[in-house]
Amino acid sequence: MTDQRETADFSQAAEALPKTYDPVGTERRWQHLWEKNAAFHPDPNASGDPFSIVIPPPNVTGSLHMGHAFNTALIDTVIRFQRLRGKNVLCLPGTDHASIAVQTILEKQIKEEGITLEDLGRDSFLRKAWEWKENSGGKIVNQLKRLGYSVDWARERFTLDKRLSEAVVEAFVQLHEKGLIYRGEYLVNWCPASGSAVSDLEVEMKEVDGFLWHFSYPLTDSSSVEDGIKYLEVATTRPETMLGDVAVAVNPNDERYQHLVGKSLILPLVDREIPIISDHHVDKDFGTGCVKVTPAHDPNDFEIGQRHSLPQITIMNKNGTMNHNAGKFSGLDRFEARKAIVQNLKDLNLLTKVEPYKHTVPYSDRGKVPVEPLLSTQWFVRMEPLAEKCRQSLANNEPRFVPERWGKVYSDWLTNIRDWCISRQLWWGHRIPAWFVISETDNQVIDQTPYIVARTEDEALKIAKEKFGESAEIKQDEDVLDTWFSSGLWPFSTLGWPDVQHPDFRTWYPTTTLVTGFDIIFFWVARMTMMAGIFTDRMPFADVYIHGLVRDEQNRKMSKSVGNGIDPVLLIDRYGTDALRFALVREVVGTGQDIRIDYDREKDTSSTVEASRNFANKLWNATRFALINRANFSLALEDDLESLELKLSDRWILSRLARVNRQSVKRYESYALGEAAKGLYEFVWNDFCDWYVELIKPRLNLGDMPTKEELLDKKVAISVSSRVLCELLIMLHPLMPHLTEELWHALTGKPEDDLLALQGWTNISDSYLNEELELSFTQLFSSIRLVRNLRAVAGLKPAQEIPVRLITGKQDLLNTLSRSKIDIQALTRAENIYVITPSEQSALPPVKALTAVSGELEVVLPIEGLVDIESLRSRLEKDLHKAEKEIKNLSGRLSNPNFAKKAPSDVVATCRANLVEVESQALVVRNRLAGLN
RNA sequence: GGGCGAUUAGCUCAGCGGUAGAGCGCCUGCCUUACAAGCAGGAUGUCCCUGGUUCGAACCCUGGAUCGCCCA
Repeated sequence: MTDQRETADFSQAAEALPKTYDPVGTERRWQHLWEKNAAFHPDPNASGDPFSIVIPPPNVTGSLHMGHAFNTALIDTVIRFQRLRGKNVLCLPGTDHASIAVQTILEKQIKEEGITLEDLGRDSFLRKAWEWKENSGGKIVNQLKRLGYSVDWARERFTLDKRLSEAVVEAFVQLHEKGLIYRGEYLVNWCPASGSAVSDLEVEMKEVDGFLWHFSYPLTDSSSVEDGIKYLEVATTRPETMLGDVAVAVNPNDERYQHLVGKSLILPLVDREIPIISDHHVDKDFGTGCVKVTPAHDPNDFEIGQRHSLPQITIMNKNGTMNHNAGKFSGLDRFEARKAIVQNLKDLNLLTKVEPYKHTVPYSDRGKVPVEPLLSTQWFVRMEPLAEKCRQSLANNEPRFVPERWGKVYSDWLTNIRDWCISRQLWWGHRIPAWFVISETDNQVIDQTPYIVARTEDEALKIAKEKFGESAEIKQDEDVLDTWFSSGLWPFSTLGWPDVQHPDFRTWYPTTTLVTGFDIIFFWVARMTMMAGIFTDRMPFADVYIHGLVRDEQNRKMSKSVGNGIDPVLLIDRYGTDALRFALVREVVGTGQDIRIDYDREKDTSSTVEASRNFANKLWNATRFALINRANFSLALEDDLESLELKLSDRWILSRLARVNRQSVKRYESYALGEAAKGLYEFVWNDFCDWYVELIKPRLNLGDMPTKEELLDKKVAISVSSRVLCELLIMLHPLMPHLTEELWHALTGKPEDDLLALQGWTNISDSYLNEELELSFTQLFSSIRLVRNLRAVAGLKPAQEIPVRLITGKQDLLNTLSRSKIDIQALTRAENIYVITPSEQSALPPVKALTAVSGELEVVLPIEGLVDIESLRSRLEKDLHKAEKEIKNLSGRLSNPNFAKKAPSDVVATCRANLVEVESQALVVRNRLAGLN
């Protein structure tokens, strides 16, 4: 079992190491070791600047989906980076209680058992709910652990925990004391499926194909109207609401109807006399310009009703059936009633027109049914004062949104804010801390019943007795609070609030960063900032890093109802956690765009994740290479690189390493995580594996009788490559925590409880940066590529060793190539390397040769026979064509007098130099082509 | 109706004023003692359209098209 393997053996057994990385055992093992060592359980009194993130608590009913995996990958990358940088990092996990979702699940179960909620009773229901939570609610937490999440599980919170519930009560009481919570009868979004009010945010507008029905309402007394009008025509998409109509409104500027304002109509089927009123809300160009007014069932009509003091007639029950005000339709479901009413009006010849009509219908997010605007008495939070505080903070860039543009979205919402309905007619949740003094209203709870908001029932009773006498009897409100009410307190309730002296709160509040998707900016981010503004007088986090959503292979949002989710666990099983994480992070760029995961549903494969798995394997093998070379080497390695005689290639890779280090730090710090990942990927694959490892191979593969110098140089190469790898593993650790932990232990031989996750950041010095050297190596590499290309074009066998002449008149290139002859020889399979000037070349006797030209370099392979003249010619013609195109381009620019005059001098100079270079290149190519004939 | 984003290689996406890039896929040749989950080489673009600014535009500005999202 991999799990039992001792890390120390790794190095001895290097040559027996598997050629491919197998993530499963490795990942499980390190997750276990992190947990065993309490690696991510910080001490508030520890040194280091505090850095804290609270994770967006997933819904307790949920199971892991790509959105969680993505969010987790980003958060964990940030916190692991900050931890390595020496910060005192707290990352706090948890789940929210998801009132409606849990209640829906349980109600279904209960129904299957053949009992009703009422039969069961509140207490038994809650016992069942907790039981469910204990048994099934932990699923997502265990799945999050598989992602290698470096959060402090010891501080895991649940919104219904005792302390968090106390915080909710405290918050409610304080808001009420400040006059920011009120109770009243308003039109709310009623979800008939869950039997509860929901907030505006929990309503999703969907465009549906419906109908627009036109009805005629007869005038009460048409004889009094001079033009003999007998009816007014109204149009509606919801015929059933006509039973609650209390007026018909026209626009005050609509000349067609002015003479009718003040007259009345007979509401068909109900025979109620309703007035014709004038209201500016009516659009006179829409339909007939007459609008039926149903204040109890439509938000706009509600406002019209308020302006004209109209009655509110509720015609529906809370389960979506028609009530006693619906007359003969009472008891019918709302959609049945619609059909019946249309039919009835048709029978009366009052249905004048039916036209197909696309319109938006509000749907309940959770219940998946149309919500019904319904008058009911609910608790509300007055949002404007809370929003005002947030707007002021935002003016000071608190919090700071990354990317910036999301700040505008947040700000717009705060500007057009509406009050928040926070009561839910459910049992699972935080019961509202309000007690009705039922003794005042005949032991009934009605709208007029006085109530007391208090922290406990005892306190409420005491107040009730003071106010209403010793015989006062109280009863707690049945309703619970919106889940988001408690989620809004999350950044501080989880840290101990209202105990502001709590060590966690003192150290880690306000938190540093919030990382979340743009889809919950209103739900969560804004609610948190508002609550924090009121209760802690500051914003709950300094930065908000907003990311996009993960979409499926067809660019669709993943959703349960569509069933197009991609299961991250499947991908983890197939490719490993690190590969999945790396793929997700690598896809994300600075702009908060959605990301797409390529996925084959037949085979459960993803080329996106596979590419990252291949990268993990590349890193595994690079390390394996280093270990194999170390395994049979007698000399001790050297940590102090400056005491060694470094070769140019050593200095080059160290310069590249220092550069990628700087770059990575900058990118990690600025949440450019995808770019950090890409930069490291390129360094590992291109700089380290493709070039450095190949460059040092000749220094490692010594003959049977190596000299002392050779041995010492081998020690240098091994020391440098080991060191580079170690530093790299630190830089990559935030992205691929398991693999890097495994390889780091293999390389360093540290005991398994000395964790990479808790090391300090790399101390590679910036003094290794050497831009000039990097440029010369870039030249070197292009030269090598040119030779390789020529070999390929000529069809030379890979193993065939041939002499190579490199000809250039450019002094710096000449120097670079001269001093790297051995490297070029090794990387181009050359027999001999001659680096010469053009004049030296012309002094040599002419030979039949393969040639290629690029920039200031000409490559000559002086071999006869075996040469494919035609492919060589086409290669040269291609070079010539390219050069001529470039000459045309460059000379065109230079011949424009304005270019020389207005463009920056260095741009002009580069342009001139390039022209000279390309022209000489073209000349060489032409000569070569002529020589072929 | 208001706002935001996207449009670049077959696919997924970088680049955001100075001669078009990556990964995947594709073609050719290689099991070269770290890696075939690999190595070497190669092909592939009216940078959505339209005007304009500029010596110079994929990039900045007008206008438009298409797709997507949010808010009403």
